[in-house]
Amino acid sequence: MKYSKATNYALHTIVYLALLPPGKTIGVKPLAEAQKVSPTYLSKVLTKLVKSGFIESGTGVNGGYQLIKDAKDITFLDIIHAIEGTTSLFNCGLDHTIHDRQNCFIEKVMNEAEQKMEDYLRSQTIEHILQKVDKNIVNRIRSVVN
Amino acid sequence: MKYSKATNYALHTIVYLALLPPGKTIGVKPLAEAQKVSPTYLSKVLTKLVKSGFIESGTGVNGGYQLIKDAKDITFLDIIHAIEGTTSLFNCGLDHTIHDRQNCFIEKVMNEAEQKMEDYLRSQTIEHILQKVDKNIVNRIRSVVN
DNA sequence: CTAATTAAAGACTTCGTGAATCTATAATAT
DNA sequence: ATATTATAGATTCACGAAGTCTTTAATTAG
Ligand code: SF4
Ligand code: SF4
Repeated sequence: MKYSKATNYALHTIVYLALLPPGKTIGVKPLAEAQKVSPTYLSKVLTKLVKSGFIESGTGVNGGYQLIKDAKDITFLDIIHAIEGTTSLFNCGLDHTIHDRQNCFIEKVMNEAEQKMEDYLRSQTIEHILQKVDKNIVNRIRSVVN
Repeated sequence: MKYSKATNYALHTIVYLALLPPGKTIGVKPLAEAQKVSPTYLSKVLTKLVKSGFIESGTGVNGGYQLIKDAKDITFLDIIHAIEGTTSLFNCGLDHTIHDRQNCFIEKVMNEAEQKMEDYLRSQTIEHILQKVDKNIVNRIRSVVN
């Protein structure tokens, strides 16, 4: 029971992109280097973010990635869902001819718990985060990005 | 990103045991049958619950399992932790010589979110659940158990 | 037009872990 | 002594995460 590494890469990359000067793009190579992951693999992750509409990609010279959604409109939950999918953490794979699933008590608790987590992840946007981040970390990231 | 089936088995078994007449034990076979899982595998799961102090096991004739903690003192989180462990869902496996982990913004959000889920799971006890459960489901379970 | 650049896509490999089985071994009651 | 029951160990199987390699497609610079 763990978040995948892909989610980690996605979150970090979004932060990197959010710190780019508006309009500027960045290729997968520096992003991969900064996170110590192979470019081809990171590219697969980023493609999911493209398909989900958070970032845009361009081919050829001066191609690369850039944010196309405002940082204040991107929540942690958005990114996680884009990578991990949206199926719930708990599901009794059991045969439901046995009894009525409607008033299932276990499932209800487990799903409600997951909702609590999702509510919080939905409340935290990337912008919200950028405001908190230490200035010297920002500079360090910017130095990677430029 | 899913809870393991073992967690499912553990939760259901605890409910079964909670509906047993006090002092009475039940073997792994009927429990496994009710959940359509192999006895040997379920036994491995239950051993974890024994080691965690929720249930007790006895060998030989009239052996089997029984609850030794009051249902009101067993939370969902307890059971989940006993099976899944207690490591957090998110951890950047990254090299932390790069920057200060103390003011890490991503980790902070992810862990806080997990806390929200755990808070709820900690608030829900087995007893709390037994009160809500439909009477005919109780009877059905009792028929399995007896 | 051509060559260089860059992302996307597909096939494939590797690795770890969940899930499960089988086979002992130990403990206990009758 | 024998039947019963849980525990432990070794082992197998399947699946998905993680990553590599190669090809294709799109775009820009010259
Ligand atoms: S009680 Fe809930 S989780 Fe269990 S089998 Fe029924 S529907 Fe599924
Ligand atoms: S920003 Fe946080 S999650 Fe990312 S590498 Fe630093 S400590 Fe780890």
